[in-house]
Amino acid sequence: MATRRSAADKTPAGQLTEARLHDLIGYQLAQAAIATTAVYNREVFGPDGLRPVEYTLLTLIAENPEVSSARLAKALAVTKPNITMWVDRLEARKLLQRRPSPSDKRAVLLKLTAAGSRMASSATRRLLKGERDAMAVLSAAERALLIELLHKVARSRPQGPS
Amino acid sequence: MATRRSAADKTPAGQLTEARLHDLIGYQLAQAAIATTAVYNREVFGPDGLRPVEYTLLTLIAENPEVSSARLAKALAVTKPNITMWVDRLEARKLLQRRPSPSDKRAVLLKLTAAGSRMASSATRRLLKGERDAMAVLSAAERALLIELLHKVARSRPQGPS
DNA sequence: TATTGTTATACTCTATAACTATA
DNA sequence: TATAGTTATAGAGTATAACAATA
Repeated sequence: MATRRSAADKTPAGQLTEARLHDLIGYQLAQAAIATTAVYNREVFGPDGLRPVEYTLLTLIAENPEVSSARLAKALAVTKPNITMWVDRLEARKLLQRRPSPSDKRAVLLKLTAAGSRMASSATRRLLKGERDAMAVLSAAERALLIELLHKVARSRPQGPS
Repeated sequence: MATRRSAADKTPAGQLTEARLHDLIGYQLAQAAIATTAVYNREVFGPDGLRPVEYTLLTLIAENPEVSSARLAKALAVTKPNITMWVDRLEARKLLQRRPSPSDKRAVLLKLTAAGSRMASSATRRLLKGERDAMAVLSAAERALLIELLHKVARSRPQGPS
C-alpha cells in the first residue's frame, strides 16, 4: 500500500521533503510526539517539575494500588533499576510511599500519598485539556479513532518473558 | 469527549489498568513507540548499527540534497550541536559528505555517498515490511488513516523561530 | 533455580554556553 | 545584529552487572 502523496509532504518545521518516511509509523509517531511533548512541558513539567515517566508512574500507581516495581518496569518497557531511581525521587518528594508486602517478603508495594494523588489528577486534567486545545484540528471522533489505532499498534508489542 | 472503556483497558505488558491514561495522546504515542522501536531495532539497528536519528538524517538528506544542518535541526526539533555530532559519525562511516556551500560561506551542504544512499534505501524497505508484518492487525486502510491522523497531530507543533 | 529490588557503574544522547566566520 | 556551524562541557536518562533476600 501507498498513501496519497501531496505537496504537503513536508516536515512540519524546516519544510523538508519526507516522502520516503511518509508511510513509516515509527517516524510519524516521533514527529507527533514533538507536538505532545510541547503540550506536556507547558502543562505539567513547567508547573509541577514532573518528568513524563514520573507522571506516568504516579498515574499507573494511582490506578493500580500496591503495584510492584517489576510490573511497572514491564508496562513501560524499562529496566528495574530505572524504576527504582524514579521511585526514589518520587518518594523523596513525598508523592508516594514504599511499603513491604505482607505476602511476598521480597516485594515492595507502592502507594501514592494524598499529595501524589492530587498532583496526578490535576496533571491529567491539564493534559487532556491541553491536548484538546492544541490539537483542535482533530475532531472528537478523530481523536477517539487515533487512540484506538495507537492501541492496536501498542498491542503488537513483542510480549516475551524479557 | 470520552472514548469507549473496556476490560481491555490494560497496558500491553504488565496488565496494569490505565483507564485515566486512555485518552492521552502523548501516553498512547509512547506505548505505540515501544512496538515500532522493537521493529526498528530488529530490522535496522541490528543489521546496520544505525541509530534512529542516523537513519532519519540519512533519509531526509537523501530527499533534500544539499540540505543544511540548521534546517535538519528544526525538522527534528533538536539542537545544532546535536546534528553536528551525528553528522560527524555518519561522515566517519563514509555515509555522507560535507561540502562548503558556494553561495553562503558559513553553510555546509550535506550529501549522501553511494553507500549512504544504499543503506538508507534498504533500511526503509526493511522497515516498511517489518512494520507491515508486525502490525498485521492493522488493515492497509487503517494504516493510512493512522498516518494521516499522526500528521495532523504533528502539524499542531508550535512553529516559532526557536 | 528464579524473582524482587537495590547498588554501583558506565554509556548514550541531548542541551547550554561560548566561539568563529560570515551575512 | 543575526545566522551557520563547531567545540567544550555538563546534565539527564537509561542500561548492564553484581548482589542480598526470598520464593
